[in-house]
Amino acid sequence: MQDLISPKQVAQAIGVSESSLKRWCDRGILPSVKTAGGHRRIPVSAVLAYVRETGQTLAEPELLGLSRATTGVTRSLEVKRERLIEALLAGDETVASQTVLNLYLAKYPLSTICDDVLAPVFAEIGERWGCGDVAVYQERRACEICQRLLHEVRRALPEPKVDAPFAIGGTLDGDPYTLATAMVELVLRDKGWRACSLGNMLPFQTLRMALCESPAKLFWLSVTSIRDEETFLSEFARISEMAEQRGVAVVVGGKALTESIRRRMRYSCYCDTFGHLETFAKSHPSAPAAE
Amino acid sequence: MQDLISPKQVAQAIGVSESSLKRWCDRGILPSVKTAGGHRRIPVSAVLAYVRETGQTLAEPELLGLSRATTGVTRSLEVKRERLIEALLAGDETVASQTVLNLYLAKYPLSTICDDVLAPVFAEIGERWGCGDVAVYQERRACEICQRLLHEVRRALPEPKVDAPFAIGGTLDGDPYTLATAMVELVLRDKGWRACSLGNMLPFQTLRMALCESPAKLFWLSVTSIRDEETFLSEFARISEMAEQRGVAVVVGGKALTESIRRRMRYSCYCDTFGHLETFAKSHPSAPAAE
DNA sequence: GTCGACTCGGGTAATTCGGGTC
DNA sequence: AATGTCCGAATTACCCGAGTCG
Repeated sequence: MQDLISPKQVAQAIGVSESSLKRWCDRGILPSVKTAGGHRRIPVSAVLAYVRETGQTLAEPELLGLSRATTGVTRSLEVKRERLIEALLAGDETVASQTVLNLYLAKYPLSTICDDVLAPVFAEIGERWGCGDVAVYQERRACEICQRLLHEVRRALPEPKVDAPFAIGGTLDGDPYTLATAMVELVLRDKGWRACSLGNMLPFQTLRMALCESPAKLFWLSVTSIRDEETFLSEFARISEMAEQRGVAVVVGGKALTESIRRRMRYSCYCDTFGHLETFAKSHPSAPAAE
Repeated sequence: MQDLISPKQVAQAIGVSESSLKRWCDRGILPSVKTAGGHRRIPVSAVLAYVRETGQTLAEPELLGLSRATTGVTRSLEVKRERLIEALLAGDETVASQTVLNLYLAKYPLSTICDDVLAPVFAEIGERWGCGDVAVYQERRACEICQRLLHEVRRALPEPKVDAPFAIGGTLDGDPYTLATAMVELVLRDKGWRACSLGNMLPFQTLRMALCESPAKLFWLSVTSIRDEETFLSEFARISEMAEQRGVAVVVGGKALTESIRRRMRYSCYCDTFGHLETFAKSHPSAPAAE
């Protein structure tokens, strides 16, 4: 958020001359601020965004506080997944977050990172936990680390524009999974929305209030478990109707929403995957102009 | 302490060297006053004006309210608390994390920030929630923001040394409060421990496993609610004994631990406040050498 | 009054500036 | 059209002994 670095560091990290950097800054390709004496300072997030856009390879990622790019030339996500699982189970936050940040820099869309890396990784951890190969504390710690890791990625995203549309959402009461909604927030932010997660364990009633009091144009709900189907459906119908009146898009997702339940729900979009969410976030009428 | 801050704090906050600051002050680019002994003191408002000048996106008009003269530390913290409450309830992450980061840069010990700012702030939010003045979603969102904010502070701390002693801990099953244990982690890290939170909703059984499998020298447990007192006490006795055998210090805290319950528990330290925790973290035999 | 941390001033080395040229 | 290199001037970062702050 606040880490500004000098042109030389950036130049070395990307592996170009300082002159090029100066020109890029002056042409606005790289956002930069100036010190009182006229020296340029560049936000790390801007550098990361540039690297990602142009597919540059970082010559010396250490300078940005990142790890050296994947030592092996392993392009396969399978390897990444395995490395991530090991790191998460061992509680190694550094390796975990570098693995994911590198994927981000390698221009994988965030939706792919969520769908094809994080989700399968946690599915696998859950499975091993079921078999007794993984202790509860390992699973819980993995979630903690992942939460922080998502925050790191969030920091790497550019700040949403001031005129970006708002999006709010969260997870229902009785649903302790915080990761899904954090990922939704991330994907939406990546697409230019001012997404703000309201957290988990939210009763329907307060979601209605939030919807009333916020200027949001998009409302998401992640549902991984449903206590009482009928209550859920009637409550959801209320909030859905309210959103419709206010012109707010309703996006739902989560494995508890089986086809039979979905058939009885009204919403703007059901997202099986974060890929769907991303597509919807781009195509929605309120969506910010593509960058 | 008024809202005049020292050169070092400013330098850290805006990412330049102290020498540059001195020059800018001397050239009048940054207004500053001098103490009787010739030391420079810079008004916060001047710093904010500077960041706005140089085009950084962080300055918020909401912050302008701080030009009000205030005297005395308690008074000053009172202002911060109020600003933080407003920001958290409004969902304004930028202002919230600026407020707390400023306190950290102003050299308030983390224990003070936790005890005298964050804890009262959430107590107040909880109280207003009880009165119906604050919606559930506001409270939940405030927790989300605070979680991220704590992560921001954590990033600002130096990495623990490789030979730093480990510390693990967390919150029990049925206890959804994640903030307390995140703050414990932070305070311990600040004192040089390699603290790693295992998260919340942890059954005793997995805590025992974690204790076995980890080289930790300190184990913390935050208890804000107890479902069944007898079960809790017997389970705690087991883990406490196990820790003792392994030479692991046991630190407990949380409002559920009333005096009558504490009387039936064995532990190395009960911490009423994060201040106590900090003192213990420094004095413990395994504690890292003071930096 | 003692003490550790901070700051002062000023000097020096390293960066960065803008611009011109290859 | 874009990049890399070279230049003198300006800015910034680091260092140190003496003095100040809390």
